Amino acid sequence: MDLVMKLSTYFLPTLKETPSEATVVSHRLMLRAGMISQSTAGIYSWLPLGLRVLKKVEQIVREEQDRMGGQEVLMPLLQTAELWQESGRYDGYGKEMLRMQDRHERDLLFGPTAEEVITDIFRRYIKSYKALPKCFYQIHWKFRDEIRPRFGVMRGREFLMKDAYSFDVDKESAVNTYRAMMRTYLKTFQRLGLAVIPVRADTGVIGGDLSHEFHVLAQTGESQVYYDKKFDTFRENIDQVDVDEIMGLYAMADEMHKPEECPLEGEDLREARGIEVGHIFNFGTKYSEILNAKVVLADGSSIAPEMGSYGIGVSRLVGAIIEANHDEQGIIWPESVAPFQVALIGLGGTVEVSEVCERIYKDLEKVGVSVLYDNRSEGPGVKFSTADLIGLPWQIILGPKGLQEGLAEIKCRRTGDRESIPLESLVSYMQEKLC
RNA sequence: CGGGGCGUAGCGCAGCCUGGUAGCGCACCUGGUUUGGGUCCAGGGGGUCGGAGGUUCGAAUCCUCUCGCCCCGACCA
Repeated sequence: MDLVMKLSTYFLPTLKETPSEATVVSHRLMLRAGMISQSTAGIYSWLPLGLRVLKKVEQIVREEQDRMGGQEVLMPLLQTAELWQESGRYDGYGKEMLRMQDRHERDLLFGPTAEEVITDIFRRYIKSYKALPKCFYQIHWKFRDEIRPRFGVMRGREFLMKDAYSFDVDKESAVNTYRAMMRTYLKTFQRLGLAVIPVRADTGVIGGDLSHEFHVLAQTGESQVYYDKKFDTFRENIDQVDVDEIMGLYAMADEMHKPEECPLEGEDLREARGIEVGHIFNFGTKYSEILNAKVVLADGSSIAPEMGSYGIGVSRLVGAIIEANHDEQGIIWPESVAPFQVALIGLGGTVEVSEVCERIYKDLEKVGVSVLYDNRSEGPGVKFSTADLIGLPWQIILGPKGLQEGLAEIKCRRTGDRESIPLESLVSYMQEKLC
């Protein structure tokens, strides 16, 4: 990705007024910040600024999947009906699944998930218990023809999802994989700057017996979650807490919460709003059995491997991050996903100011800091508003007055704190702030 | 899918009730002005009034049908 862009040429169609269709804050801000453009209900184009964020999120998710031993694959968008008929889900999935025919009148569908495809791959190549465990994942577009898409990219029909599928030789090994994925998820969400609670969940259409949903805590969340207050104290280093301990704590989504069965009382029980951004399942041999995927054991007998599947809504996360990180002025990106690290704002439109600004961004570029330079001939108010709206973590402001004294101002978007820094130490100061 | 709302310039809206051939703010273009919080002045371009049919001398406005978008509910990453 380019480290430096100038606003005079960058495609950033910001809006002063909120389009009337957007009611939730992340949707409003994504439209106003020129991140997305709606094509039709639940289907969006990602514009340059939004795409940068999406890719950042995607990359963090990918790195953590790789770290836990996942192997990335890319499966087809279109799947054949036969495979789904074989698994028995073709009729069961309902209208949410978009179905179509090719020119030969062969029945196809736009994949809403990929258990069938991955199991088909597995059964064609993997024959021995020695090859296990295996975990595959992809980050790919899904289409689910939701009854009612809403909230911008938080509930689109077309959405970017990380879906992973695991195969283990037995239950015990499968539960280990499940725990490893739990740890991976906690780490992933922590890197994304989100407070997340893993709640016990219903296994729904996917089936199975062990399942957690991951909810980003945000006041505007769609679902109510109930959880042990210990989660609040884990927040900072949740990835280092023992996974069994976390799984042992009480945490339930609304529909699973039974006050009479809840072991917590009063202060110990926290209630909050959450946005579901991830869901993990262990579902045993449901698909391996029905699709006849088998491995041979040491004793020559064969078994159907234990499977799990693990989803993260990558595009939904972009919305969820905004829900959890914004103020009246606009978005406040966590540094890990910010489309650029620094907004460089040149004021006054003098040659001197622009020359120094050019030098600043070149110096920052050299040390790997990404900068969006507002070199438009707009007044200061417009530039400040734009910078606050798009929410880059740091603003470097240089005006004629500061230049005379050899000072630039650095503003932290999140706290609003401002500091005047001598121009010559600007780069090292920024490097320090960003590490 | 059930209930509700809305489609008029890129965006936000007025006009519709009570028909007479479209207007305001922002954005955009030109010239000037301004430069530490969406500056000010002047001029300008842009609209098959979502679509089709009907009533009428005449329809953004009334009637019928249709398409789309949004909100509330059941489902989901």
